[in-house]
Amino acid sequence: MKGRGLAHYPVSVQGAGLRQERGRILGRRFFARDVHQVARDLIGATLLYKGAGGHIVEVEAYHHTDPAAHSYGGRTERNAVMFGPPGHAYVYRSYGIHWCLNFVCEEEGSASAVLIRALEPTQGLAAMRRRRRLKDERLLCSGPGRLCQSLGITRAHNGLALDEPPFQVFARTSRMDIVTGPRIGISKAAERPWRYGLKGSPFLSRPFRASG
DNA sequence: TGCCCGATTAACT
DNA sequence: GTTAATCGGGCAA
Repeated sequence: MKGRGLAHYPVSVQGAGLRQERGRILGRRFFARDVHQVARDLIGATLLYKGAGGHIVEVEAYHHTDPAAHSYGGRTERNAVMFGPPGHAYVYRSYGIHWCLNFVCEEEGSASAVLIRALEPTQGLAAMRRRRRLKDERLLCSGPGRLCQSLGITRAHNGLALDEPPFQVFARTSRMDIVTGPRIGISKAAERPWRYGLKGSPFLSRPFRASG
């Protein structure tokens, strides 16, 4: 069955979530690696902003050699943070409405980043529900715009280091079952399977086709 | 300056 | 399945 959104996932999957897990703090060294490796390793990691957030279950990789990346056409005022050192937040306005959060990777000038697309909420649920005016936990952080709204992330956070307050990123503590597929909402280089997700998670922004 | 369009979402049919 | 909402970046003129 196809279905968009989350409704087709069995409710029982919720009990198989990642609650409780939280490893070491991830800093610049973690992000200063190949963007695809970082993307994979971020699945199951914990992202907190002022104590609210949860486990990362879906990301996408972007690289400056990639026509779909903001950095593809060279450095501009908007994407300047992408060209800076790894381990920093790149936040941009999407469709004139939403904010989207990226983690800068590789090395200075590489202009690669991982888009954070979905979290399994675990911390600060009440604050997130208040900001989203929503009760359904599944819809709290299931999308790049949604999670920024839940956490309260805006342009003001563009360029902030990820290993300093108000951000905290913790490593995962166990092996993850990772699936891949085409990235969402792009027209260029749409065939590249640079979207990574936690297999079977009910908190994905959209399901992955089959497995891969 | 003006115009087009997008790494989205929610509310529709 | 479709579309409106909404606005800043990037580029042409």
